[in-house]
Amino acid sequence: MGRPRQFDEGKVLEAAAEIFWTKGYNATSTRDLAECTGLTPASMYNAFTDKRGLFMRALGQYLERMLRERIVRLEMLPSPGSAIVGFFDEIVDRSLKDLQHRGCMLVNSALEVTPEDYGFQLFVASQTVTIEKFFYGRIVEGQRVGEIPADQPVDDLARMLLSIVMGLRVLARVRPDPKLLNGLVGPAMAMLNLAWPPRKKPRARSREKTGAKVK
Amino acid sequence: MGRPRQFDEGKVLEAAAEIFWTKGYNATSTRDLAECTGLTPASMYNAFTDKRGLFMRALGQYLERMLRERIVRLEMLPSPGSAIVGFFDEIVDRSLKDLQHRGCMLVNSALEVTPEDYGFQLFVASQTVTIEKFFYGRIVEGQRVGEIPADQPVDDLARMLLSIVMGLRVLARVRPDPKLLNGLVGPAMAMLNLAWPPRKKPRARSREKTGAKVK
DNA sequence: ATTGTTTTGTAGCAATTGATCTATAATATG
DNA sequence: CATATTATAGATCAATTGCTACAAAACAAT
Repeated sequence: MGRPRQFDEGKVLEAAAEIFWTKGYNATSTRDLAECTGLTPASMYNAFTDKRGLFMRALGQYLERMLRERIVRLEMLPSPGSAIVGFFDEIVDRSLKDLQHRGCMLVNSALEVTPEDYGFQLFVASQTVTIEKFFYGRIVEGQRVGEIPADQPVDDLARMLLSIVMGLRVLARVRPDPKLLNGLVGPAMAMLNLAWPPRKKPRARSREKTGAKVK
Repeated sequence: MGRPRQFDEGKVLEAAAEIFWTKGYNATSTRDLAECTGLTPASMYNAFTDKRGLFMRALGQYLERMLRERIVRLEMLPSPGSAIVGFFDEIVDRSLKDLQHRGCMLVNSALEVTPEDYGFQLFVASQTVTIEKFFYGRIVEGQRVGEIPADQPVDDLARMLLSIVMGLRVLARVRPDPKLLNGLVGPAMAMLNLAWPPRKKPRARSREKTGAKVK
């Protein structure tokens, strides 16, 4: 019953996420959103209540497609260590490939949206827990198969990796340098007895891991 | 010559930094600034050119008083390891004591201000280098006196610590939990062979380990 | 006192903001 | 077909935005 929607919700949310990601929440106007999604203000507010509602939905889809997908895919790898290494490798890779240096939409949003918005803070927090649990699970499994040493509390270890990921995303915005981003992951992987960096594309000259300082 | 200023620039910048820190750059209006600083719009624009100018000056003073002061103070400690441990300890402590969970003004700003503002990005980047250099110097010194093992590249190690600090400040905003923040630092300190946490649940004991004043 | 220079106070501009209005169009169901 | 229901389109609202014009005020130098 009623007139059917003329727009693809997935496409709309993708376009909205794109501009929110690029400009930030506050700096994105409803007219920006109307333009990039192709929606009229009426349709926008009818479908998503308000600007914040559209933002939440857009961020949700972004996380589902970017973060959740990655975790599910990596958890299927036979080697738990490869999952952890792969996670960092993909993040570094994506951070460097984004010429606009937008970092991570989740991290960006976490710091911009007002601390008074408790519901949103809770949502962001739960997403970081998702990442933390991924690390936790892979470390436990890695220790079980003898791939990862068990000389540190697993919960703290997982949280340290989480913190490194968040910090990496921040640094990716202001200092998008391959040596920096790849380098900082090294010691953490060494702690887990995992090889870093992973084998790169044959095109690029691979950098052998040495103890010598470069430059 | 000319009419003298009726306001204390330091106080004004402090008040401005406070509200920028709390609400973020975009969400802070010039009227908010006029109210909390006590300045009239005319005085504000006469003294700081525009909103961005005031923000930069306010952030600059914040960093000088918060970050720079801390680094100088900690570098005077006889033990390089204590300097590193103290740095993390103070950040965790401050993050937990801030009931508004505002995190770090530098990190917050880094992610909110538009990536097109190259000058600002450069400024933020240089500040992160300051932190990185602090870690680098303390690690080198710690290795020299045998306090810190030398099994990892120092530059990568310093950068990993930097990343952990940045991540910690992000997490402090959305998950201000003592167990989380203190815990994630543990493995990193263990890697440097440094004791963590520095103080064991100071129940009724007064903080007297150092003579430094904690504001 | 006069002049020159800078700061301060008030009012308000032009533009933009998030959001809503009314009217119309497109569907399902009876 | 008639009716109920929902979506779309375009205009526009009231409020807020960053910022400025203008004149009065407070000093130093002459």
